[in-house]
Amino acid sequence: MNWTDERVELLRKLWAEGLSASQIAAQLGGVSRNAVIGKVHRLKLSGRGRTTAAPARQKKASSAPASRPARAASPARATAPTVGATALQVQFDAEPAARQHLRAVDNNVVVPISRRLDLTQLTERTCKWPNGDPLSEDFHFCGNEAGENGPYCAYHARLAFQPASERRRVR
DNA sequence: CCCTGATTCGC
DNA sequence: GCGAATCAGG
Repeated sequence: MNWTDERVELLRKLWAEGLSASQIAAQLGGVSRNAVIGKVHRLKLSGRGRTTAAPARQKKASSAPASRPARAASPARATAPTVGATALQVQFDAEPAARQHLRAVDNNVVVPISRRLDLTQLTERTCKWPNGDPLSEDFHFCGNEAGENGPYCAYHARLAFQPASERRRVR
């Protein structure tokens, strides 16, 4: 996954709105929170406008790290990063602007604001993640743009393939 | 342990 | 430039 202009633009917007790096990573899809943080720094966005400057982390000793194992040196444990887990957690202290894009459900789970399409409006390129009680009038599908390879938008694809055991426990 | 952003440095 | 590993902290 590369940083297209669209993805960078979305990153800038969500970061400015106060979403955490892991939440942004989940929305973008295909990147880790580390990738988001790294990109944020390269774009020089890290300040997030806040006045109180960060404590300015100490520089690591420039000589031998020695203890850090080479990344590719341990193929035995190839666990994928659990990006997106935190997106399940509501950030009640989030900036108000952030809530424009996240809708709380059951006071605990957040989902991106969807297009709320009904069955007849779905196409091959709309997210088919269902929301709400299927028997209720409010039932709808997410309807956001789905990835070119799957039935869900990046956000819901993350949820769909996240093992239930790894989802954050909801109170 | 859950999470947050910050930094380094091999690639 | 990218991002995993790591660090420092809440």
